[in-house]
Amino acid sequence: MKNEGAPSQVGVKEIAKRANVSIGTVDRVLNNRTGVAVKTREKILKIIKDLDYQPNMMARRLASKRTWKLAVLIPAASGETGYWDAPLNGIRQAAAEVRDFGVIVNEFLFDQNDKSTFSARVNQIMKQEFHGILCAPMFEEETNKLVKKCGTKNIPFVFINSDMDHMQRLSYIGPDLYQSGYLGAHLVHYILREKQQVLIVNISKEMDLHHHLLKKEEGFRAYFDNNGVNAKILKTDIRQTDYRSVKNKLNRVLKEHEVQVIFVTNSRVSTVGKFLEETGKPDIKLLGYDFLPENIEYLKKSFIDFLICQKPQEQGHKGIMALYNYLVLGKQVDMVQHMPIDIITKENYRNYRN
Amino acid sequence: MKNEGAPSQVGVKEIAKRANVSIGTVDRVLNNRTGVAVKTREKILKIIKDLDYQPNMMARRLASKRTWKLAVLIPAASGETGYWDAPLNGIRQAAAEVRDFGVIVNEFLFDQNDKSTFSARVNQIMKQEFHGILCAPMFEEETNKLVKKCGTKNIPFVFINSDMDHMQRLSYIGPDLYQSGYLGAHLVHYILREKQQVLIVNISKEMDLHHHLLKKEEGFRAYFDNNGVNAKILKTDIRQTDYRSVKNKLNRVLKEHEVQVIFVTNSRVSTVGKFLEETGKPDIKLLGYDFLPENIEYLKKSFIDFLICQKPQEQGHKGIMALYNYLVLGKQVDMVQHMPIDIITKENYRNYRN
DNA sequence: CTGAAAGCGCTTACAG
DNA sequence: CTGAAAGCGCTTACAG
Repeated sequence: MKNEGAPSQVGVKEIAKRANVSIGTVDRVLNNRTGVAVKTREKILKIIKDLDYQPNMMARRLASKRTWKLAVLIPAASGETGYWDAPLNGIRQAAAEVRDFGVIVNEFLFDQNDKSTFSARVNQIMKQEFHGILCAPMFEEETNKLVKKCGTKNIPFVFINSDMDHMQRLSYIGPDLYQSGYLGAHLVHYILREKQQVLIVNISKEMDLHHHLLKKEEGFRAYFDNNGVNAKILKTDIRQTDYRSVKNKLNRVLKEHEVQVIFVTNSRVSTVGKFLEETGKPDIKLLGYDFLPENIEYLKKSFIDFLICQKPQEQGHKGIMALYNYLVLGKQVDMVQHMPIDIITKENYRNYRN
Repeated sequence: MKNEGAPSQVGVKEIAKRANVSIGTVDRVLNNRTGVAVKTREKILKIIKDLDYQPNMMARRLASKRTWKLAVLIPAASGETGYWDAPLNGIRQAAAEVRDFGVIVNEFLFDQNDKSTFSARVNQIMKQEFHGILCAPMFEEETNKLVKKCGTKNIPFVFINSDMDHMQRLSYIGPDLYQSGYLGAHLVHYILREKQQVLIVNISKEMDLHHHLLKKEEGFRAYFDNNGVNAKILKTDIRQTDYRSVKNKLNRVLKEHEVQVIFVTNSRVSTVGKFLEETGKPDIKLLGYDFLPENIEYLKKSFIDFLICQKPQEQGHKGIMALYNYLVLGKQVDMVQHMPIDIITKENYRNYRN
């Protein structure tokens, strides 16, 4: 029976004593530096294991001036959508938490409507020496280039927000898109009455982002299929994201079809909320994504019924922590970390934490 | 323009130099110990402020053997309900995180069906010297005694899970009961069809816990009132928590009334789920509280539709951190910290984190 | 390949 | 009321 739970009582001193060497040598094997005789190394390794030695992180940090540089490559929040403010906040918070442990975080923000800015940032990053990279892989080809360079330099990288699982990332941290669509469909199912119809709305001009939305739609439809829901699913794609375009398109669709529930596959749901408000259709139920100020507005006014949200801020936070755990603490990191799928309503948005 | 964000470059040495004293004296005013001339103290204080000095916590901890003892006073998880496992887990996790900073956490668990065990634990706690107390104030009178003793000894205490806001706690961390009932009613409202009835079920033998449930019920009814929902609300109190009693009572009620939705005001909802399963009533929708294994079972089988949950584990975690922040870091702490109100369904329980 | 010394930024006795 | 020294558990040069 060991004195379990208690902080490890032994330090390098004790190890050195038992191994009959100086603490300098112990330090060498602890940080597996070169220049230790194999025999000595093994002896020390055994003692470390027997003693279940845990290094004192504070002492280590105090003594060492070693530094870990991380690069962050995510879209800049734009006037169009403030979504990326949240991950950036999480990143900065995590950066503050690990700063005292020698982690330095550099931000490289790109324009998500312009691939070339992504490439440019990649080039900037590659000019410097980073120990790890946190990336939102928005563009497949360009991301591929980054990944290859990381491969040759042996730099670990973490994806957030969306995944490319064929690339050898250290970890993916983000939403489970399919499942969130599946959940959305279940909510719609509760609302839907006999013979009523639901309308799926995709609002996006970016083809690259599109598979994001399709994954959600897929999950949505799967729910209906798997549960034998025989309500009809209508669908419309809107490629212009401005209010006028959305309004025109919806007006046309709703003239032709009787629709009682609308499911918007991304954060543009507030545009539809505005439409329902202006055209006086409070009875149409509306579901969409993301905890954005404009969405919350319409949630408050009851034009949006449910928002599905996957903690974007925490995604950023966990992204940095994954690299920290891996690089600094030498811990293993989960390959996939799906975020919780949160359901936000008028009643609980005030307590929500991104 | 200061070198913002960067770790403070100055330490006690620099302060000492500028004040023309030794670092010992600087240390004395830093930790406001006695034995420093007023003039000296003021001079040093000014320099500290001018330099925006931030102490290096790691060095501080490494050098100091100072220790902070916290007492935790919560119910033991019982065979009857495992609810309190979650807060305890959170407490232990937080304890592990702050252990290196000299925080020692002692657990005092009582039987929530037996006030005398609560009193006994209070006496044990008061025999020792604790710097802070984390408490689930289940019994008003007994809690009052604890609070008084803390007052005279000037020991800060934090409440979790339920509040007594007239007592001078450092913080309350827990659910917003009223609001969660209100949210439950909104969910029910989506489900409810014309002329259907909802049944509120309180299952509890403890009178002391009862006001907990009533708060939720109050919120539930308030939603119906405020939104002019004219569905009828039935209600039944069940004072025996075993399955037979619940079954008999429900059988009686459902014989007399047509009910389409049942709202259980606490974690006993699985008992009702079992009832629905055994009596073959899958069409009755069921809502209740808490992420417990037995509840998740019935959620999976679709006999429970929604679980409302308020992160019990995080409550414990935050409770310890509140005391740590206050005592060790000297930070201010929010008087009330309401937890998010999470909605759990068959689709998102897998990703849920307590 | 190994050891001894200095130092990280603090706190803790001890001496005066 | 104040200072000088030792030490917390490590890492970092430097010397051999």
